[in-house]
Amino acid sequence: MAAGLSRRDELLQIAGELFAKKGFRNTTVRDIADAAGILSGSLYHHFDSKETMVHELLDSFQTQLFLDYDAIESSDLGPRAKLEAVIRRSLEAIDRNHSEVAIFQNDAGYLSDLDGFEYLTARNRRFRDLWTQLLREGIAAGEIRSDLDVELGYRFLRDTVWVAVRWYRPGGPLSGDEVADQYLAILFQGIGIPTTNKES
Amino acid sequence: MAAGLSRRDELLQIAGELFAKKGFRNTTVRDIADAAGILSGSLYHHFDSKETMVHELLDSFQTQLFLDYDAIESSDLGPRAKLEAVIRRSLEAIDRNHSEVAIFQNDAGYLSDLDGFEYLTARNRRFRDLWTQLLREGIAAGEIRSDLDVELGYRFLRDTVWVAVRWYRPGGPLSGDEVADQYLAILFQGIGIPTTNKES
DNA sequence: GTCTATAGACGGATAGAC
DNA sequence: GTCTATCCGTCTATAGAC
Repeated sequence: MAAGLSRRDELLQIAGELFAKKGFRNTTVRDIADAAGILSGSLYHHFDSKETMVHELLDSFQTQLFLDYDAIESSDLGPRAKLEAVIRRSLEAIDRNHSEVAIFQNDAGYLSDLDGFEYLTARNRRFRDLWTQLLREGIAAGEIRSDLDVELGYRFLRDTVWVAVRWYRPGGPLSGDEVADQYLAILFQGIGIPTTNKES
Repeated sequence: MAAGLSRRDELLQIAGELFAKKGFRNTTVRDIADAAGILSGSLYHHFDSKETMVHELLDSFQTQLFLDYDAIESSDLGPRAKLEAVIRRSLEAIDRNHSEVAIFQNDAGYLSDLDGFEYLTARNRRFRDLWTQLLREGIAAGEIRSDLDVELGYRFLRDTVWVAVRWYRPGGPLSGDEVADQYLAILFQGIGIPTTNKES
């Protein structure tokens, strides 16, 4: 399909799409093999197990994502601008790594209980710390409404951003940037202190 | 556990909690039987199949929910008040029917492909029509920002409301009403035309 | 209403030929 | 790198005793 992909990467991508669409448990190794045009036993020449496949998908995706989060966090932007950047990068992930985000959204609960997937829980905590910290800084800086419950606001933000993976389709009518603009408009005119009162 | 429940209803409740927690596919009939203190074969004295169990849970819940939606729709409230009432009723469902909402959120994609579950898709459409209609009426009445993209706003609303089932726990620190107040504050101060400019 | 016992299908994974 | 062939565990569901 895409050029320059090793057979292994190609199989990973096929598996990722199936995991994302049908769920990890509900995707059989025979499904993956069928989609790749080979037999199920042949998959084990490339991967140790079905779990290895989903691990590689999630880990490489998350590693890159958190590198970018870290860069934003340590930048010299203000709290609200950082929050906006983090949200934009997250929505971008839905565009660029649709399968991985969908798998994480749908199956993280199941996967994080498995041996070898403890990092999912750890990264979840780090994610939470980053976002709540930015909210608190934004409130302290007067850029975010002081009556916002940080815990609830965090969950609201997190969920509204990531749940978009359920309907957003890369290459669909809306570009990732358009969605980000609209989302941020809805979100910040909700939680940001209004600066202008644009009325039709 | 609860009083006045028939054995059948008791088993349904146990199954619902497991489906909600672990997912439908990932919950075995043995899991359900274990939790109920009986053997798996005995379940089939009460139910035809595992699918029957999840069907009964979802159908009876949704029937009641849509009766209430219909009552709100045909009331004499204004569009924004109707939207607010529909959102409150939905958040209330997360409180009162936590298992059913969680099952629907997590497994509707899989279940709606099964024979006998076509009504899930039909109700989804009805739900969408109701919410987008209220948004459009709200815009026409000047109660909701006219630059809101109705389709995107609908998905935003829908997802932010229902996804709360992932973290909200009945009997937890926040009451359903408190969550609803905060959600509506965040939401409407985002998508509603600001009436006052309360600044700290 | 529950248990014993088991049928029958499907799941992940393996060994070795090609 | 893929195929053939197959093991073995788990799953839903059934039949009939108690």
